[in-house]
Amino acid sequence: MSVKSIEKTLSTLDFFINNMKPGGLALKDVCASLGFKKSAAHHMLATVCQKGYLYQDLKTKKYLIGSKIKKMSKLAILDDTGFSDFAFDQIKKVNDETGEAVHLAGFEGTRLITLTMLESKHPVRVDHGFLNKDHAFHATASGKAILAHMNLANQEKILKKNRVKFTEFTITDKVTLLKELNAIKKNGYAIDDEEFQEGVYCVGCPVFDQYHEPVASVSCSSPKYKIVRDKKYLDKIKSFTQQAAIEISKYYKPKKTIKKGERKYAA
Amino acid sequence: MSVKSIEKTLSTLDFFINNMKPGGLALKDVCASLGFKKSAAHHMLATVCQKGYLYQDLKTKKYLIGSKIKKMSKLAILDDTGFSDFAFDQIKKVNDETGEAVHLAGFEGTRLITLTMLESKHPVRVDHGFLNKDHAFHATASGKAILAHMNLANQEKILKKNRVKFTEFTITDKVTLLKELNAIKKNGYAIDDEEFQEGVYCVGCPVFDQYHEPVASVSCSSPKYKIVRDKKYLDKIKSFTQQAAIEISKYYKPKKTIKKGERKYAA
DNA sequence: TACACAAGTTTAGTATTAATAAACTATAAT
DNA sequence: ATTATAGTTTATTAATACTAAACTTGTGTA
Repeated sequence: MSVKSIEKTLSTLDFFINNMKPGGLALKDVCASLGFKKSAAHHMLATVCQKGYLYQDLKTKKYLIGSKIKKMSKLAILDDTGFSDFAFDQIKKVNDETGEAVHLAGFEGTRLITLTMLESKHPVRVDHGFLNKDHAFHATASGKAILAHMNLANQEKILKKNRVKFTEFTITDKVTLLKELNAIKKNGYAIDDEEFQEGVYCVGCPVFDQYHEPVASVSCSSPKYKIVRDKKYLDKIKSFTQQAAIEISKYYKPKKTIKKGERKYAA
Repeated sequence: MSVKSIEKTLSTLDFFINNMKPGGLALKDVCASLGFKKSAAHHMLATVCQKGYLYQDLKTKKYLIGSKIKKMSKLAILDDTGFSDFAFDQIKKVNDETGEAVHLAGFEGTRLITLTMLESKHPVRVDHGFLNKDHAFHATASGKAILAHMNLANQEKILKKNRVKFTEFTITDKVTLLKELNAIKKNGYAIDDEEFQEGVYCVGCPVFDQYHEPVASVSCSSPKYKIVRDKKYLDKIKSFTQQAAIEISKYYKPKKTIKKGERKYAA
């Protein structure tokens, strides 16, 4: 079950983060965009302002992003992923050798998150749209590479959430997916053959922590036609991607210190 | 009026930001600290997780700060204050000359926010506790310096909120405060004579934008005994503080571009 | 291996509360 | 000066968030 007023509030914060305009956003704009009644929206925004997450300009009455949100960013919550610059260097290497887009993806609960990415030699770190786009576990090489190495309980948790059909090739049937995951676990790498975007082919390899539990994945995307045209191209991509994942696994040290005994559960 | 479920939710986010532990926070800890019933807290946290602001570790069940919050910080919402490094240099100058703590404070709606501060020659920029501590407008030199130059309507808005009595010297009577503000407007600087903290004496001077509207203030704090002991010490602090505020005013350029005509209202 | 305890999750019912609509106020445009 | 537009406040009602209790899961101990 979910709490609706909270959903609305956090959707509103999302809206502010993504659509902020120079002088702020007016009540009516928020209502128009999110479909709220002005009265309800006013009550909500008043509360959010009271908590300092937004604030209202005294003159224009427009709403702006408050110091509370800015403060969040300044606290040491940013790099708790355990991935050092070393991971970036490895990603870079794959990018340099293949020239293709390379991603390092991690997960938060049942969410697949892009931590770092490089696009056709133009480095772009996190900041952009890809981060937190709730990437599909079931339809991406990165997702499947991680998923394959999780225990059944967690696979179940992730797969019971909507398995959206993105293209005609997206695998949505659970049984088929589980078979696929088994194959991936054996092979050591995952393939996304136009399952997320038409014309895009990806290879993904899992990154493990010191307990050999999956914590992330490296993936490399290429236009499908290149793969079809040149059989060796896939091998090249695969080998660089795999190598990077292995290297990153060696150097991965979780930032979140884990109490003794808390690691009894096996993957 | 305020929406209670939102208040609780945002208080919970505050709690996470301020009390995050390696490995995350357990449901029971949140309940214990904030006085929630575990069932209600669970519903709330589930919703917050669903929106990506927090996430739950699949194994430990503990709640962690989600990518949504991390993402916020990466967007260009950080330095929208219009205060450049130049402002910092000016603050630094006051700090160098006096050796005392110096603050640059701005405001968001009816909230007084510390933007930058320097403490006894140890530079500390924003990050720390002072930011967003909802500093009192009525009991600080920084607050009064800004307040004095606002129009009556806005003064009213700010003063109708609780005028908390921090020390025996805090002015809580509205009429007395308004008189004080008038005097400050004439003098060009504000004094906080142990009104916020016992033994602490502050001088605050307003920073204006190009329309001569107050946008911030520079303040310098000193132990009261130094002021009492040496009459000239106050003059020194006052002159450096005032000078800094004047300089910053000259260079202040609002980052929020304002549409033509939106500046019709006069202060 | 089984048991007990603790923590988290789910459910159904109730009481509170958040959304509504309409009246009001303030501000800007004509 | 008048109208229109945006924001705010209020009282009412319909919805929803909280409660309590049962259930599930996992961890540590015997």
